[in-house]
Amino acid sequence: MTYGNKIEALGPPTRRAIFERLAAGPLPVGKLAETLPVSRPAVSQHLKALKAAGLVTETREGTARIYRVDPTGVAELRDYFDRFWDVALGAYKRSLEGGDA
Amino acid sequence: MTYGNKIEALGPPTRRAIFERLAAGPLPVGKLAETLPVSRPAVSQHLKALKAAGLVTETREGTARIYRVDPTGVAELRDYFDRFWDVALGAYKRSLEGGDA
DNA sequence: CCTATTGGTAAGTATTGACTTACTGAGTAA
DNA sequence: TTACTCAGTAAGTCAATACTTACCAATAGG
Repeated sequence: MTYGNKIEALGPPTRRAIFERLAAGPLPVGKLAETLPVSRPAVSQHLKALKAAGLVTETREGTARIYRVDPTGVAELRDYFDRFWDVALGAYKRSLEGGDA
Repeated sequence: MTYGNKIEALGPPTRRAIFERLAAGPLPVGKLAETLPVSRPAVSQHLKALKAAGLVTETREGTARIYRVDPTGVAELRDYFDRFWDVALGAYKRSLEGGDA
């Protein structure tokens, strides 16, 4: 639920690939698996992790499960790196000017 | 070197902790290890990974190695999530309006 | 030179976790 | 009910990796 969990959730390349495909538009598990070099259960497991991290949402349509990127989750990551960038840049400038350690 | 490698590099909690400590200001390996529940070699190994990902830089001062967050690397991540957020939000809106599966 | 400080590297271990093949379940339609 | 579709779950395997201790390299100072 925190940004840390989100970053961690996006670490594995396959999971990031799933996430980026969903960014283009909602997809059911099967369609998602077709475009990936792993099995459908593997995709399901990754989706479970992404959902737990608050990065995707799930809706049901008949027997299908449609997954979408959760914009709120992405915003949280974006904001984190925004703030982080400010802090890091500040520290960097200080370290150059001050000659401090 | 790509954003993917950067995200992956920030996955492990200990490595993220190192990175965030460095965001506050430059530190040598030893000082860094003092504040963490892992050994100094472990910190060295994490720093190696962060450096390879383009997230930190290293400068030498005598026998010490000073590590700093590389603002360029952070900016890359920030920009990635900025763009990603736009795309994801667009897809989200479309999926709500269009009712397109 | 010898010693101390600082930190990277090697090697081994042990846990994590990404993936597979079953299977189970839930919804739809004849 | 039976059968078909779509997808989550269980269980097991195998590779990746985060960590440890021991060792080695380089610089600074006596």
